[in-house]
Amino acid sequence: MKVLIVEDDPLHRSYLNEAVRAALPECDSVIEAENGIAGERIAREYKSAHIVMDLQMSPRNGIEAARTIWKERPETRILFWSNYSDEAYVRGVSRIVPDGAAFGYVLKSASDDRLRLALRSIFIEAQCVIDREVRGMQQKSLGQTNGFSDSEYEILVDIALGLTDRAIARRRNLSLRSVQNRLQHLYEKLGVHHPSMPKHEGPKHEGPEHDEGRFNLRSRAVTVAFLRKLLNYSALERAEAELGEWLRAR
Amino acid sequence: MKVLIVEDDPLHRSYLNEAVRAALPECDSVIEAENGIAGERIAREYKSAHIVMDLQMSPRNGIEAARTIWKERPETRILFWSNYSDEAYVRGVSRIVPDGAAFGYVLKSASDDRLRLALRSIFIEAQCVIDREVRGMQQKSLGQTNGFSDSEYEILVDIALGLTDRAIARRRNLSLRSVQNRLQHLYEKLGVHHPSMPKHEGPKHEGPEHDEGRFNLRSRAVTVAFLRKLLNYSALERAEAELGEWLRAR
DNA sequence: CAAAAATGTGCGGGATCCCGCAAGACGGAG
DNA sequence: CTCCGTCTTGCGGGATCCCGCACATTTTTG
Repeated sequence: MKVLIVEDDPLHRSYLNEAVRAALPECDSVIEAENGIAGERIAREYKSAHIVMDLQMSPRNGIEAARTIWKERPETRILFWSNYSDEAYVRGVSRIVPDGAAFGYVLKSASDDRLRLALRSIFIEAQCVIDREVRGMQQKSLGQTNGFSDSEYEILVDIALGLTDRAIARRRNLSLRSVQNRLQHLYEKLGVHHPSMPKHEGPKHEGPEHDEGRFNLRSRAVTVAFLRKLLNYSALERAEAELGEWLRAR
Repeated sequence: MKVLIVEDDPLHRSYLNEAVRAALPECDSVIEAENGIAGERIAREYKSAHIVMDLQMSPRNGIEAARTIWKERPETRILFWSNYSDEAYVRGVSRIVPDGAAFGYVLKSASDDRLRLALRSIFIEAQCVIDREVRGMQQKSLGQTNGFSDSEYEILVDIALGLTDRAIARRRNLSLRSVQNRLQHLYEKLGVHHPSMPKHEGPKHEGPEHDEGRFNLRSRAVTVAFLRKLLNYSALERAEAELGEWLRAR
């Protein structure tokens, strides 16, 4: 059994190396890569390797690297080992994991023991292991009760990229009004109206006029999403790249 | 001599602990704190301590912690030890360092040797040490030739927060038109016009009309600033807090 | 199956935004 | 002092955004 470690921080890398050797005595070689690019390359060479991967790296973050690796070999088992449980990360990961593939998501703050358990579960039992904190996010991110539906998340990304209503309509094959409709739902869910003035609650609105401390809803929504960790840097980076492709394809 | 280490990652914390003991044999006690809150409290108890501090922590990041610590004891020497050299971080630090205080900024990617040097320079010689990569940012961030002036940065933060033109005008004591003026300068500097279509260059404009792949400049500017690391999460967090104060004060 | 909720689309209008044109204020260079 | 660049402010208008009202279609729920 071979294990590939993809992690940019040397300290964390050597820690992982030790943890893997201790947890998996049947593992006969541990290889290391220090970013997504190198990770992809080495994964191609050592085809049979299991992978432990950090999410935030540069160049090429963990999600992108995982996507190309899984595209080439969907049965690869990947354990994501990350500092954060941002919704943006969780959503990003769960969007790219192939059907039936074994993967894991544990936080760096997890105990040595939990990491050991996860390593054995995934790489030996082929069983998915997802940290409790992360699982919480996943529930919210997929169930539409409390969290955000895919279409709402989609339009959030679009306005974050700075697209015009019209541009969004073209990109998503919708009418202009539908886009604006989705925007309104988004604004409501984010609670973007009046900063802290529930003067007259109810969504009556009765007249925008020259209200006092009003926000620019579009920009405000992006920032609120950011502060709530619905978006983060790497999610934006990916979205920007996809936008670039789409623009080139037109 | 006492040294306080404020760092949330246990691996990095123990690495720092060793590095400090090795570099400063005259140091007789090394204390650790795992976030900004605890850091502030311990800094109050061990008044004479020098500090090595991470920037991104939660709750209370390094910049906020440093600000309150310096407010109580401005001669404290602080070495910032960070993963990134984002303009947002550099600007944040250089805005709060008291006159004549000794501080340092080194990246976590620096060699053991450079870290050792920095520790001795700051804590023994009271000399400022700033990594080359970071220094580059600082030049750009303060000189107005290539980087962004304070007023431009200010308005960038304001639109990122989702403020209306009118709201910005009130907050910064400007006329509406001036705000829009600054916005235009910002848009130009960020190069936010047409994604990749220098169809008719020159700022003639001649008619926005229903141009093809047009952006919503306001939102686009925020995202571009984000991707260029002029803004980041902690900068937004701070700005949001300041906005809250301002709103309450009105 | 029918009621209810969610979603897509059109129309219209008031509020904002983006920005060209132009005049006044301030400060440094000649 | 005059000239010139930078910053500020006002005016005006076309484009865009935000959103209420209305209606059709789809999905969910009871």
